[in-house]
Amino acid sequence: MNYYKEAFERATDERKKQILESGIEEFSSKGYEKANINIIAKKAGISIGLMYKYFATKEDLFITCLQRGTQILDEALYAIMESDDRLLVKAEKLIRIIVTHSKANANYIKMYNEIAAEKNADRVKSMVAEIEKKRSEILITAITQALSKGDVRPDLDPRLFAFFLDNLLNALLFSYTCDYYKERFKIYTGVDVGEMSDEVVISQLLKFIESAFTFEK
Amino acid sequence: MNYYKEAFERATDERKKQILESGIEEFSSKGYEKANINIIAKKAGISIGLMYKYFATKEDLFITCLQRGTQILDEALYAIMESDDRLLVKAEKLIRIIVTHSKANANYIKMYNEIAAEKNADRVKSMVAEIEKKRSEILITAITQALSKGDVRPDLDPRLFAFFLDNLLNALLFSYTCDYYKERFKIYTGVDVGEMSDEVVISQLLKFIESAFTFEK
Amino acid sequence: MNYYKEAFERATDERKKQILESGIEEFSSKGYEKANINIIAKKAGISIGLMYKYFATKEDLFITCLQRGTQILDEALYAIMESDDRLLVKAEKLIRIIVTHSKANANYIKMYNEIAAEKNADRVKSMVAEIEKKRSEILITAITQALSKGDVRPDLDPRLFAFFLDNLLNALLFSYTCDYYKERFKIYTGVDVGEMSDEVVISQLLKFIESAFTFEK
Amino acid sequence: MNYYKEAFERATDERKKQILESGIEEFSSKGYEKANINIIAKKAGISIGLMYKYFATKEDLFITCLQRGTQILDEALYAIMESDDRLLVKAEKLIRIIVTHSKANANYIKMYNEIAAEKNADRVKSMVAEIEKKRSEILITAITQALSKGDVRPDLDPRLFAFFLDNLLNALLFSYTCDYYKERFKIYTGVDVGEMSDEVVISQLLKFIESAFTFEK
DNA sequence: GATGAATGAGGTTTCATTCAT
DNA sequence: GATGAATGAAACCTCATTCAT
Repeated sequence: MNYYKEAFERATDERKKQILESGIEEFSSKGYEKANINIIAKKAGISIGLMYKYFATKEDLFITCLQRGTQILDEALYAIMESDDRLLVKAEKLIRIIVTHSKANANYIKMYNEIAAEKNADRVKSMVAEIEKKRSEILITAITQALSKGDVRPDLDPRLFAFFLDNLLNALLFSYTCDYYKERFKIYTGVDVGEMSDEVVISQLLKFIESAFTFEK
Repeated sequence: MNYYKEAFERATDERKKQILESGIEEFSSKGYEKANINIIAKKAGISIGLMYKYFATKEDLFITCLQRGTQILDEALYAIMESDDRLLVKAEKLIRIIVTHSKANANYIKMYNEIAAEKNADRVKSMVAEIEKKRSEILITAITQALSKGDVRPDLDPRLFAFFLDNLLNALLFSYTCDYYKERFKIYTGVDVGEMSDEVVISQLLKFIESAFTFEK
Repeated sequence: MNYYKEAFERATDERKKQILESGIEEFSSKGYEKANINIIAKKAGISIGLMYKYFATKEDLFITCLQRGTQILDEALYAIMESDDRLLVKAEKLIRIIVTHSKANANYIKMYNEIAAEKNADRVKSMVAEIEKKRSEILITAITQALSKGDVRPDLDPRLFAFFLDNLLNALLFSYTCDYYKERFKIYTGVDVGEMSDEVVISQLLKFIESAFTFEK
Repeated sequence: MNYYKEAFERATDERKKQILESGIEEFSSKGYEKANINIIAKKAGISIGLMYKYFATKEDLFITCLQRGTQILDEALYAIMESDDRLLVKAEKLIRIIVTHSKANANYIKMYNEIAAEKNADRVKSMVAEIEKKRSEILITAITQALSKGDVRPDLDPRLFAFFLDNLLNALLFSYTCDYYKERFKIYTGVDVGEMSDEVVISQLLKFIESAFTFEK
């Protein structure tokens, strides 16, 4: 579903990009409430009047910015999940992508983190679907396939396990990008997330996950 | 550390409770930015001037509300962790507390979720310590003890595993209380979090975790 | 240096005038702290929002009002000082201008008096430069020239004498406009400043000054 | 005239001193409007309730603080003026006292400077009398005596000359104590008032004044 | 005499949105 | 399509003063 007006479709790609990137920059650095749509327009090089020809409200602009971010990650995930790898190999690739992506697209992750705190129930529904739908399908499918192949313990619920797995991945995303989670990482590990070796984090998380999916002790 | 003024200490318990509950109610339902101190004061039955005799800023009031919530959960966790149970028994108790607590103290969890999205780096530091310090100590200690007893796989990093574990517990907390996470739960599992049997969630999460902590497959 | 935003430059001259005059009126009658921006905006016939499009803060508006007043006096002084008159002739012209100006621009003088009591050290620095720079240059130059021509006693320090001279002129400015100084004038002379002949004041002050600048007794 | 209530008279000297010094400190550092009477009470070690038993309003407290400051300077001036010295000798002593006093009683001078910017006409009248009455009498008397002795030029108006003289002395007082005047001094002389030799200032000002009072060139 | 809790009006500043051009 | 001037409600915070104890 689209949250922009027709006029936005007719804008040049360059302009679309300018607007969304300015928006992502502003929303991710200040949060939704403190973000200023007038500033976004100025940074994007368009007038505020035109901004309202493109988006009906601040909220619509926000969601559209968010969608742009979602696509990037989803595309990277798709590529992995379509492979024939065993689940744990997929998992490792997944984790590596998360780490890479969170460093390259910190601003998008911050926006995502922002809406996770959204209070308006109506707004939430449409946004959740926007963001989680594809990722959940990818994960559930991967686990379900592994289940039918007998690659994982047979008594697991694929949907719940996908959910738990995504919880871990999400937390990792945030830990590399969002202030609060960064500090929290430091409290737990004793070091800055930037200074800890990625390989240690990856290997430990993989250990944590792999046991979860395999048979008996 | 305290974020209230001396005058607040001198207030009656009844009044303290009124103020903090009004605050938690307002902050958790609207989020920090949209919450209105004047409304909190009115709900608590005091004047706005007195509110500022008790708390220097909106932020201080917020943190104090948050602390009230933290205590409740921390106390419940302490009780468990001081027991002599094996780690996985502790884990089950932990999960059960999380489920119970998130239902009984939904508003506090929402506030906690709120600050996880905080953008102001300075504010974040003090709040992280406030919230995570005790919980992290509890978890790290428990895992370290299990490690020395040989109850868990010897190649795990206790701090990172504590971190991963807390990520799962946090996600569970939010899934029972915060709009966004509730919707997300539904997308993954197909059902409302309120309608799914707690026992299924608990047993599945326990499976997910227990494998992670135990020896070989 | 400018203390207004670009938008203010683009406003019509009529509007600029409206705003600055409303501001000068309000600031000079109530003082900086008690002056109310909302009232200034209303008197100027614009919304408060627009006011803040023109000036970032109350303080910036104040300084801009002040500058408007400074210019008027500075221009009048320039004209005199560029002449070839002897110092004492210049002095007489100066005094006459001060008397005329303080009656015609009483409100500006009141604002100037206002900031002379400013307590915020940072604010003070920028404002002093704003107001005193040109006038000090004019006076110091005039005295230095007279010194090199041998028109005044050779053992005077031109900068300090310029300073003393300006002190007298300032006090005169205030005595014609500011409540406190008006009353003080009355206490010293026994009559209202408005009722005393300008010529008496002028001739007496000239006597006071002229001796100061000339050779021996 | 007194601006305090009867209860204040009955207070111990120690307490009176505490209150007035706290007041002078607060008023002189923040200015009348921004000064906080609750803070003054706290600094003085009394309750705000008692403060209002002593003074009916913030304004009354201010005036009473001011009076305390006035006394100190007036007493010093009295001593000089009662001597039999020639006017110019008195003038030098006067200037020296001003310099000394402004360094020792900076806070009082700041308060005095504060009310010179007062906008409320009614308030002003009573305060002017409070402050200027004695000083003006001292100066006018001294000049009148000198006039009758033939020590000064016969065509000067003693009241206006006393007024001009006081203007110079006032400006000097402020230049040693008040931010705005300090900066202004620097603009004129090129150096900080604290770094310039007192003797230079004194000798130059004396030159400026002495000529003014003596016969022909 | 002494306390200090309590009040609440009032002022600066922000910003999403509109609309005439 | 494009502009950007203009609006004004709303929110945080301050502080002189009162009054019950």
